[in-house]
Amino acid sequence: MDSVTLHREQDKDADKQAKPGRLVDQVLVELQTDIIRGELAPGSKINEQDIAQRFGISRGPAREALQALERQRLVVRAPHIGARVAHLTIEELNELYQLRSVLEAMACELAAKNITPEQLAKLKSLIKTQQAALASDDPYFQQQGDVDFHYQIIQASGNRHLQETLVGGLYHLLRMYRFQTSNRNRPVEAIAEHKAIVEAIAGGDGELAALLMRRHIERGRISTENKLKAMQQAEGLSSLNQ
Amino acid sequence: MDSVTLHREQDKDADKQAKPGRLVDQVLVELQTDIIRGELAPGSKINEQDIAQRFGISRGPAREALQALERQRLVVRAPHIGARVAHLTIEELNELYQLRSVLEAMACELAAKNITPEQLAKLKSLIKTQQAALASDDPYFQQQGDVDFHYQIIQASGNRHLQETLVGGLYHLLRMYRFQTSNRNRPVEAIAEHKAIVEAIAGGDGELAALLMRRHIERGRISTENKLKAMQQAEGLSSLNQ
DNA sequence: CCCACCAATATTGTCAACAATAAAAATCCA
DNA sequence: TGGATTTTTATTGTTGACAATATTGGTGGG
Repeated sequence: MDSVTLHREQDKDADKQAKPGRLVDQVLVELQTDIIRGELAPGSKINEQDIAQRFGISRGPAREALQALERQRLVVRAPHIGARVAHLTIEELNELYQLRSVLEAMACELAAKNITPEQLAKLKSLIKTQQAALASDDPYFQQQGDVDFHYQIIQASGNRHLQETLVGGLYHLLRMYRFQTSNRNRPVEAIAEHKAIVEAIAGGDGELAALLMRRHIERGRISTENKLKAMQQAEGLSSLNQ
Repeated sequence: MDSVTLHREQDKDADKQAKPGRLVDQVLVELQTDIIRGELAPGSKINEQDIAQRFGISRGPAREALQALERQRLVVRAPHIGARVAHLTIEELNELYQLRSVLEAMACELAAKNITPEQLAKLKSLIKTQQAALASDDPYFQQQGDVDFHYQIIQASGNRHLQETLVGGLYHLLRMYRFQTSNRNRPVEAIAEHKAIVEAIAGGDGELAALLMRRHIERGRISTENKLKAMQQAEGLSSLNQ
């Protein structure tokens, strides 16, 4: 009990911003980041008690965070057994991208109809930011820009169920694949493709935007698949040596 | 999730009987049914303590059940405020069916490639069952058959993310709309359309199956939309009289 | 009468302890 | 020794109590 109070007092001062919200929300983002970056390794067990101790909270909110992570496909839970970080497999990558391609193509078609001038301006400025960020050569920063690009189009679709399905259900797992494969995502080409997609949306040509998005995503899938294959091959070899 | 849990009939007399598994699983199916059938009215507040008392359990599992219902879009939750049964609106109906159409069309294309002989046989027998059930004139029984039909095609797609998105995320809300609009779903025509879809899948023509599915779903949407409009109009009139 | 403010109530959020179950370790027997 | 069985331990599932917050109802001033 004292540790909780102490932890909160610390939060107010420096460590993290004062968060008036629920503990589960504060814990969730940190666990998300840890899983996506692989600091919690794929397949590794996540203990409710450990999470609780790490954050100085009780098992209640920790358990709820794990349930939220399950919803986001980042962990797999089984009754009486517990939670494990999701495995990254080539089969699942392909299934995930197959679904993502269909959904984001849909988002493009809707965005071409429904996008607001503000959203369009934001998309265009995002492209400019990405072009400038190319010089930074920071893969995480670049990936963030890519994620934002797709996120903005999803928002512009105006379909709340589509938004919730993609952002709430698939996108975190997607980020996990891309981060852990160290996927630079062909930065130069990707930005050019982004630009073409935005232009199609701006011109109201949803069919073209959807086509370009499908191709864009397929190229990303191939790139990620190759990286993952190489990683898993290396992993297999190293495990033979033990 | 499998077809049994999707539409299991609750045993009304099993309050104190043998309870396998976790409390949240037992509570969840009953709450699902109550919400889908409107016994918990759309927009009504759901109190954690009330749920706990009703099922003779503590607030912990009751709370987890509400979180699961939120994932299924059947309730909307807000921090420190609580859970309410989802509202049925025409706008959301359209967004939901728009997404569903895209996803089930995708399921058809995949099913045409990946369906197993056993799954195909099950689909065909389902059609025969539905034709026989037409005589029964029981709308709930007929709807179950329709749900099963779509469920089987989703399973036959072989894409686990697609399955989870549709069955775990959208399908319960879909059932809610269809049940509460008392939608008979044009039984005679619907079964004919089902048959055509199965034949296209059996023939390996995913493109045709997807096209037929989109049309089938669009017809269902129109039917449901009309019913919902009539209901909301009646509701508006009656509320004027109070 | 209405609006702002404050007190009382109800509900959600959090916690620590206990129970039930699965995993791990130890034991026994062939 | 090896495999099955029992015991032990660790982890999840569940509970009731307490804390924090939102809602409701009341009160006073304009």
